[in-house]
Amino acid sequence: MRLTVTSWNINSVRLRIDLVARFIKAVRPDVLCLQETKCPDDAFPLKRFKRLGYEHISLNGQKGYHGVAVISRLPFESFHNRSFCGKTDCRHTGAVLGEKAGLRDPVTIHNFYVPAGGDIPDPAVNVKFAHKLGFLDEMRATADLHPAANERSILVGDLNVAPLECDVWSHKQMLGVVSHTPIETEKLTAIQKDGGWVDAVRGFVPPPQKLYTWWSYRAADWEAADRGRRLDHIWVSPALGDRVIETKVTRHARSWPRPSDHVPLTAVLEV
DNA sequence: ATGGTCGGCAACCGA
Repeated sequence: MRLTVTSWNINSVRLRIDLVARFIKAVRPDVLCLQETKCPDDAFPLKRFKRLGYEHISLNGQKGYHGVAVISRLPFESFHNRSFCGKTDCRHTGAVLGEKAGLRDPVTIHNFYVPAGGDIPDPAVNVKFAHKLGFLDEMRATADLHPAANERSILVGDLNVAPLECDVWSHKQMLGVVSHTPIETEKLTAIQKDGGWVDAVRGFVPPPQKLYTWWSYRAADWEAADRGRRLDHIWVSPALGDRVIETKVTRHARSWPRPSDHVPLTAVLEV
């Protein structure tokens, strides 16, 4: 069975619900993982998603900030939210697809929104950066994120780190900029290595090819400058490592009216 | 070298 999974930092699901619908109609992912929904669960546009054919939704939202959702055409076996760093921030939700979705062997999906980390890359003077580093450390220590050899898991989200030199427009100029500092990239790589996670996207766009999923709102012309970063990721567990058929960055979504600063990232798997 | 823009929500905070 083909499983299409998309990750997209939508930067307000209510403001951009029409863009979400446009993307869904074009790509028809089985599972859509959103970050920065900025929407309490009781205000989430459930009806709109149901009308679009997505009846199974795992929510972890709050007023004003953060917020994540796993939105699915296929029914879940289970779903759960996790908190990190002892905070109430809504930065993770996960779901399991299994027999109800027509899968003989289950697939677990984790959707993350890692803290951006503020402007100054020094945990001693910037509590937001300290929080980001602590969050990455806690991800590394989380047992669920160390899938066993036969376990089929997908980890997606806005991880707010561009780990490779070719994940930023200028490695040299970005080394001191939050999202590409050595301490962040080391911690993200440690999560990946310890869990055995395979970077699904880089399997199809190998280094040193540049690849971005985010462009700042502050550029006068994002496309002309093309000073992007690859902050969004899709990782698969070793058992799914050779099951990724294709990946896609919907780059033109950055030019849609009133866009998010992130674009959708999609992987198609044979499960 | 600096400032540049968004969204939520009604002050600025977080990105």
